[in-house]
Amino acid sequence: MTMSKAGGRPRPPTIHDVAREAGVSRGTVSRVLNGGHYVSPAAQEAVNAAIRRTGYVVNRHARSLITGRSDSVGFLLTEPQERFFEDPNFNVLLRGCTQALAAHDIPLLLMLAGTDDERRRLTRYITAGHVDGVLLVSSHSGDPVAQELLEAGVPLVACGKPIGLGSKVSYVAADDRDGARAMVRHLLSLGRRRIGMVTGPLDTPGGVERLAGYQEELTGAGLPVDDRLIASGDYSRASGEAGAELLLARAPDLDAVFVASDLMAQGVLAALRRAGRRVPQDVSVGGFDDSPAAPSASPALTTIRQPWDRISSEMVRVLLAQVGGEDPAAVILPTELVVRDSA
Amino acid sequence: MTMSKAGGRPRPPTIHDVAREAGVSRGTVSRVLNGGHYVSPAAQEAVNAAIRRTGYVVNRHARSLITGRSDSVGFLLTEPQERFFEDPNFNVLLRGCTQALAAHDIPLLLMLAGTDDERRRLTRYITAGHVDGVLLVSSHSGDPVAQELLEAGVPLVACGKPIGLGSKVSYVAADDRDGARAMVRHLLSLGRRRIGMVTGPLDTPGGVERLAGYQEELTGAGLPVDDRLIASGDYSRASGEAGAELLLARAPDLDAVFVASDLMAQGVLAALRRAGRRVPQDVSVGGFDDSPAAPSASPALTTIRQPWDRISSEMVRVLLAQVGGEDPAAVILPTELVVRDSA
DNA sequence: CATGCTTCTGTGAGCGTTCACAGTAGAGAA
DNA sequence: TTCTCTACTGTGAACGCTCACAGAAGCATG
Repeated sequence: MTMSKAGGRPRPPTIHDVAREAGVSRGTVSRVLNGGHYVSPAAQEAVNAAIRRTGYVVNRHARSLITGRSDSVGFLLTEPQERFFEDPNFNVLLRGCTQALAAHDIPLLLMLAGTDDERRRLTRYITAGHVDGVLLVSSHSGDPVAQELLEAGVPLVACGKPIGLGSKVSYVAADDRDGARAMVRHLLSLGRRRIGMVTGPLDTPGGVERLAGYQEELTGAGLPVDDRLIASGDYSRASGEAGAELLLARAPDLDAVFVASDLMAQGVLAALRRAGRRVPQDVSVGGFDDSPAAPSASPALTTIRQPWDRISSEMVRVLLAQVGGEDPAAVILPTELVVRDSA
Repeated sequence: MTMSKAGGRPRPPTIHDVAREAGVSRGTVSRVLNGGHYVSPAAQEAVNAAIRRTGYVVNRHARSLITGRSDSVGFLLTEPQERFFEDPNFNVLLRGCTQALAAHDIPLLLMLAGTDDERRRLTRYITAGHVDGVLLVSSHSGDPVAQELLEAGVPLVACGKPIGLGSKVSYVAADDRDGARAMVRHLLSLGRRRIGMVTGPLDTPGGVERLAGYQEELTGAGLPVDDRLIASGDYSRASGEAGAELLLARAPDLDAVFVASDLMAQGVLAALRRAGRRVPQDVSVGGFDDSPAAPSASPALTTIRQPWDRISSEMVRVLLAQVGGEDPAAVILPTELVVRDSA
C-alpha cells in the first residue's frame, strides 16, 4: 500500500525508471526529452508510453545543475511600490508575460525591488544565475539595476527604452512619440487650438517621448509651444489633478488637454469637473494607455492604445532569443488612437 | 586559458573553491552554510572570510537536487484576470508576501491560473515538486486546484477560509464577521435604521461572513433583517452600482448602505450621486477593505481595514512552518473600523 | 587504563540529469 | 569481401551540493 502520509509524497519516478519501463537506456530517454533527435520511431514511442505510464516529470533541478540554466525568467520591477499598485498597465504587462512564458513552460519569478536593500538582494540573486534572463520594467534613468545586470552579462529586456544605457540593451516599446502626435492631431482636428499637456515623469523615456510628440505636432501645425500649457506629472492620479489645476490657473483659455497617462487623465477629469468645465464641450481630454478604466471613466476616455499584448509577447520573444545566444534587439510597436467621449 | 567569451560568465566559485581557500573541507563549508553547528570558531571565521573573498553564492540547483526542496514558493491566483486587475487588495497581498519571503531569501513564483488550461499546467508543475508550498489566493468554492494540491500533499495556505474543503487546509483570514458587525454598529450609532447591504459573492467565505455579521448585528439591535435591503454583488465596481440601484428601487427610504468591498462602494457612491442622494447627509455608506482608493473617494470612504500586512506575513509564516513539517493551522486576524467622511 | 561522551573534521557516496564518447548495426561504395 | 558513412544506442563521468559515517581529539568517568 502506497499510503501518502502527510507531506511525504512517494518518491517520484526518475529518468531511470522510465528507461527501465521502456526497455531503453537513460540516454535515449534524455534524447526523447530534448527534441527526439537521433531516436528511432520505435524507441520514441516506447519512451513516450513509459512516460505516460509512470507519470514522469523531469527534475528541473538536476537538469539545471548540469546545463547551468534555470529555465525560469525574472520579472523585475524597480518601481516604488505605490506606482505598481496604482498603474493598471503593470498588471496587463505582467499577465501578458506570464502567458507568453507559459507557452514555453517557463515560470515567471516576480521580483519587487522597492528598497535599496531588496535591490541588492535581487541583483545578487540574479547574477548568481538563478534566472536565465530578466524582464525589466520601468527603470528610471540612473537606475543602477540595469547597469549591474548588463555588466554581469545577464540577458535583459527592458520595457520602454532605457535612458542612459548604451545601445547594447534590448528593449520593447510602444511608439510613444507617434502616439502622442496622433492624439494631438486628433485634438487639432476637433478645432482645438489651446492644447495643454500633463506630462509623465521626464526621467523616463515614455515621459520624454510623449512630450516631444506633443511639441512636434503643434509645431508642425504652425502653433506655438506655450510653456504655460505644460504641467509635469508622475503618472499618478493625484499629479493629474494637480497638473490640471495648474494649467487652469496659468491658461484659463485652455480648450484641450493631452494627458500622458489614463490614470492622470482621471485626475484631470476630476479637476475639470470641480472647476466647472464640461468635458468634452468646454475642454477635450485625451489620455494615453487605454487602461481598463478608460472606457468606464466619465466621460469615457479618448486615449492611445498601447499594444500591451504584443509588447509582452515581444519582450518574452526577444529575451528568450537572447538567452539562446542572439544579440540584443530593440523593438518599436505602433500605437492606436481610440476615440471615445472625452475628445 | 579561461577566456570569458560574450555571455559566458567566468565559472562561479563552488563550495570546493571556498574550502580550498579557507583551508578546510567541503563538509565544513557546508556546515557553515547551514547554520554553523559543530563548527569551531576558527573554521567558521576562515570560511566566512573565504566566502567574502571568492564571492561565493550557493548553487541552489545542486542543493535542491539533494534536499528535494526548491526553496521557492508559489503565489497562485485562480481568479479570472479581470478581478486581479481591478482589486487593489491582490497587489497589497502580493507585495506583502514577496517581502515576507524575501526575509527568508525565498523567491516568489507568481502563477496565474486564469484558464482551465493554465490551471492544469500549473497543477502539474506544482505537484512535480518545483515549489515547496503554495500561497493560494481567493479560491471560490468548487475551485478544484486547492483540492488537487491538498491531495498531492503540497503545503498550502489559503487567503480566506476556503469553502468546501476539510479542516485540514491552512488559511489566514481577517475576521470578516466581526468587521461587518463593527461597521453596522457604527452605522447604528449614527442613528441609521434602514441599513442596506451590497454583499460580496456568496460562494466566497468573505462574502458569506460579512453578510452574516450584518444580519447578526441588526438582529442584536432588535432590528428586522429585510430582504429588500440586501443586494448581492461580486466585488466589482459595476455590481456595486447595480446593487445600489436595486436597493434604491426596492427601499427608497434607505438611510445607509454597508458595502462588502471598497471597490463596490465606489460604484454605490456613483449610483447614489446619480440618484440625487447626498452622502453622508442622506445616506451613509460604509465599505470594506480600506483599499488605497478609499481615502480619495468622494466623499472619503468610511471602511473596515483588513490587516493585509499581517495577513501576508502570517500566510508566509504558516506556509513555511508547514513546509517544515508542522500541521496545518488557521489564523484569524482582527479588523479595524476606519471612520472617514462617508459615514 | 579503558571506556564513554562530546565536539569537531574529512571523505565517499549519491541526488537526477545531460553530455561526450564509444560502440553497434545497416546501407551503400569500392 | 571490406571499408566508410550514417543513424541510432548505451555507458561512464560530470554538475555542486548535502548527508551519513568514520575518525580524531579533548575531557570526564568508571
